[in-house]
Amino acid sequence: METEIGLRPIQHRTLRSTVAHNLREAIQQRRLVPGARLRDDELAVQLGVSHSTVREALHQLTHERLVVSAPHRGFFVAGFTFGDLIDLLEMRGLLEGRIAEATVRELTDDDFAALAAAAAAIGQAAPNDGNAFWEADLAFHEIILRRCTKTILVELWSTLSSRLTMLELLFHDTFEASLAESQAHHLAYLDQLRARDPRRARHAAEEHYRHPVNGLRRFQIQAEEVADGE
Amino acid sequence: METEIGLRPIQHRTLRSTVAHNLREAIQQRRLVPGARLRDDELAVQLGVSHSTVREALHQLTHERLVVSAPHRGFFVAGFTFGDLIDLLEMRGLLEGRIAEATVRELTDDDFAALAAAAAAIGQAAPNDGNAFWEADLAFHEIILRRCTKTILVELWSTLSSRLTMLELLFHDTFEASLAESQAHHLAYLDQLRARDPRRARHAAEEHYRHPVNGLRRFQIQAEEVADGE
DNA sequence: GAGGAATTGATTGTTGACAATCGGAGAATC
DNA sequence: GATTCTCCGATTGTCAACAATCAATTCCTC
Repeated sequence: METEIGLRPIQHRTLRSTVAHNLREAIQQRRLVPGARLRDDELAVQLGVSHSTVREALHQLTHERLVVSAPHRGFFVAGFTFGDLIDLLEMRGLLEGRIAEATVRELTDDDFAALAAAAAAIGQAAPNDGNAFWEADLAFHEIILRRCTKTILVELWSTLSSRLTMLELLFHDTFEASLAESQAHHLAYLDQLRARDPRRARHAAEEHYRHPVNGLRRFQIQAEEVADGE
Repeated sequence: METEIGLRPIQHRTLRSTVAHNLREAIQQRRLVPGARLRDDELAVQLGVSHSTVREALHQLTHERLVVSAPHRGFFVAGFTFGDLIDLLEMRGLLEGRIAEATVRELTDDDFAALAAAAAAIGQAAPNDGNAFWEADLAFHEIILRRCTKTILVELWSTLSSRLTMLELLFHDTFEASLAESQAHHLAYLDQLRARDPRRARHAAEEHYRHPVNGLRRFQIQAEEVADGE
């Protein structure tokens, strides 16, 4: 096998996907706020493409739930809630439990080394750098995913993750502080995986998600109390 | 409230969705077999629409995983496996467990009556009529879904269900016989829901899926033994 | 002023033509 | 015979113009 060079596949081969990428980025960076109107012809002239192309990109983003379309009234940036973030994270935990159960036995020694390295990287990433932090988190989990042969579950996990990443970055600053323990949780998870026991693996995966989910729930309650108090 | 008339919303307002619907149906009825090539211009003349429209429909079906596209080689009907069906069903069980947990308390007396009626309808539907059977099954579960305020989970459930329905119909004849107990399982599930206890509801929902999942697993093993024996 | 019908303007879908891109067949070379 | 190069046809993406549809405003009637 060739040595791994850090080359990534070229990302945007079509105009449509480039437009979609630009819009995604704008939403992530809050340059486009939830509820904002997205006029296709306006975007078309701004980006220098036809309105059909913009429209197809908007349709794609609608599939990804980043954009909602009100028929004959226009496209709008979707509204995101903290509750969605929690539900998504919780679901990914359930799903990953099943994946871990079906996959632990297939993990190689190399995989465990990679997992340890990834956990270290999570500790390294500063909690206030959202991109680096969540990228490291993704890298950890994807090592397990790579060994899973249940394509349906893997697909599902990826779908959830892309939406999750968006929400994590959007709300990042509200729970940044609670990320300090993240490395420890990943290490504990990894320790359990080492037993290569499906049941334990499943339980450990679910447990690994329980902490952040509960943490987010506390933030949510606080936020609601603040909102009610005003 | 108005009495329920069986009117369904008009389904295909756009040409694209009509084309997609036709193709879906053809796949479901095995008129288009897995691996079959889908030429856009050929379909375009057959259906009397432009190739762009066909192409958009194919893109949509690609999102739904019914079709795969090999860039610059064409579109093909996706390959479906029995294992996918099992994974999908199992995941929907996990998801529905969480939904039931979050929703039992909101179920009204009317809902319970509707659930009982839906369970009866499942008993009524002949196991050899796939469409009727699975439609009745969907109707039962959707009563619970309607009360769920966690939009993310509901969306996810619907996505899973549409793929699931396709696979169920595709493989229906292989496990038709095992559907006789279905009504009993639904009734047991319903009985547990009546307690309006979140934990019990979650457990009951997961249990409700365990039987068919295990049943399918047995079929899968048999099928593999047959395949190995040849 | 309230309620309803007609108008209006914008949104959306559809199309055929054109351009860019890629896979595979065959030629050329080693 | 195997490998690389070149070209061709098919696939694919993009676009601008046109047509259909619908929400919202205006106008009319009572």
